[in-house]
Amino acid sequence: MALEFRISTGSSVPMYRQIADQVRRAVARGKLAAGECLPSVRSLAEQLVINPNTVARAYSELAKDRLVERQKGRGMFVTGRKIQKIYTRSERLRRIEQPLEGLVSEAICLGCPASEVHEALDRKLKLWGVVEPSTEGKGA
Amino acid sequence: MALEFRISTGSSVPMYRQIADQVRRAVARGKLAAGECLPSVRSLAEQLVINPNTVARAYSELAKDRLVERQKGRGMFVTGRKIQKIYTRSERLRRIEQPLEGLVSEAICLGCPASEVHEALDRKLKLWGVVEPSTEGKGA
Amino acid sequence: MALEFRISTGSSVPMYRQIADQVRRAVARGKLAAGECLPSVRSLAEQLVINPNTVARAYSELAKDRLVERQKGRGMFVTGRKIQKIYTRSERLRRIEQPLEGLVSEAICLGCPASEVHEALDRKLKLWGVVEPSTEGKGA
Amino acid sequence: MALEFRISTGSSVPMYRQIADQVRRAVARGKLAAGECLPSVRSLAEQLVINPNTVARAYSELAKDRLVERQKGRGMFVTGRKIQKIYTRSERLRRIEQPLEGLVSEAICLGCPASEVHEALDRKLKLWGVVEPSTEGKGA
DNA sequence: GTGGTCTAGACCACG
DNA sequence: GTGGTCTAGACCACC
Repeated sequence: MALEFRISTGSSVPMYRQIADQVRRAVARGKLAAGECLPSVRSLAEQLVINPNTVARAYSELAKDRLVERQKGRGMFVTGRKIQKIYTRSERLRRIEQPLEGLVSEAICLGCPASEVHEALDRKLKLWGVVEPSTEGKGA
Repeated sequence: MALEFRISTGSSVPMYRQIADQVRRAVARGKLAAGECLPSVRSLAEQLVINPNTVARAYSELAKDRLVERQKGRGMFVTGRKIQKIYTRSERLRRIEQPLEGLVSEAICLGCPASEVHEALDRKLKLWGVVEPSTEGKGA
Repeated sequence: MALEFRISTGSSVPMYRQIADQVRRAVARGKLAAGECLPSVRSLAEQLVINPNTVARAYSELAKDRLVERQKGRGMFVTGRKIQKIYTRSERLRRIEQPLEGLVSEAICLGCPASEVHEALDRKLKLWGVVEPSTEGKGA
Repeated sequence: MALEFRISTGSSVPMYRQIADQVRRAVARGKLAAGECLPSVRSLAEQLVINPNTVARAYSELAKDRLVERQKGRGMFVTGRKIQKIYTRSERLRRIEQPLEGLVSEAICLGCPASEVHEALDRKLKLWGVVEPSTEGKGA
């Protein structure tokens, strides 16, 4: 089965980007193979109870990145392109730095104990199905 | 020497928030002690070459969070309270939600294993001197 | 009929706060139910013949207090939460401090006996449907 | 002994007004009789650790109201004027209405239980030395 | 001198 | 269409 989309309307990251990101991740992790197709704009919009324009915008972004190709009258299909290069550990850490800082900064300001932040992080990671070390980070 | 403010006008995070965050961090790290005062709205605006209103907005946010107190006609002063116990736990969790989501989203895109994120978080928290760095949250 | 906003430009309480307070009361009294939306920033500004920024500021305050949620591109919607358990008890007390002082100051000037103030407070609280009107606080 | 002044620098009501109000109350309640003198600007400023200008301003306000008279080189003296007229109960209630509404509005927004507000009110009244019914409200 | 409020008008991202 | 951000410049109260 294709994908399980999850969007949070309250988030600061726009919905169209949440959708696009989820497709990117799925592709990067091999959950969505080359040649597979995305759900139609209309059906996904219906499923997520959002405006079809929003889904369309997400798809456009993916198409612009050549991650997906529009086949007239048939839908959007995952291209073979491997867009997600593999990062070294130090590179990953470097890239995580900024959002991490943002999180910690907020946590400090709120007076969160460290355990609270870790637990919240844990829940979030699990929610997204992040598993443990070795099997990960190599593009599945 | 008071503080060295830096703002990047191109960032997606608004300037008023950049300013506020820098103060928050300075306080958290003890660079700005209780009783010290912030630069005046006008002077900081001049220094950063931005509109005084923008600085004022940043300061209002800090005052709202009780991190700083306005003394009429004298300026804004850092309050004594170390860590504000202003919000309930559930509210704190609600408020970390967004930056957390940003972090996790990035981490997933990069293929970080859960432990890596937790460790990075831990280092950061310790760096900022957050209570209870402990051994928690590593078991994803 | 949505709401009837009234603001007095001459008052010492700023307009943005007058607006925010009216929404708060409307919500508290159930005149504005969960899920309902506020008038748009621009339309309310037009209706009140004030600057949209002023309305926006009022709305931001409400959003900050989680009384209302912004749905991008759609407007501000009243959240479900009845009474926000956002603040800790000590923070709540700190926040009533100022209006309390104003009330007591006035009461003293007028020579109100303590019981009179308590009774008036009680009536008001009951009027707004605040929990636990009970028999409390009368023994000055 | 003259008076015990209490000012809170964090309050929204300006310090000069807090001082003036306290004199007004003292006169109204007979704690300060005609002919008695106020502490000197300098000494009161010192005692309260505030700017002498602030005390001077408070005194000016009182002088403007003819509650007190400046005697060159000697100080400020309470005049015989009875400035505090006696209010009927309904009049008192009417005048208390607005600040009361402000308090309740804030309390509601914060989710304070009624008891919390009553208790806070009680503490405040006691702090100001408000005693019970009958002996009050008649200008002592 | 300080910060607070408001206005006018502009630009941007999102849906 | 929605709200968010920023700028420019004004006025006010307070110290």
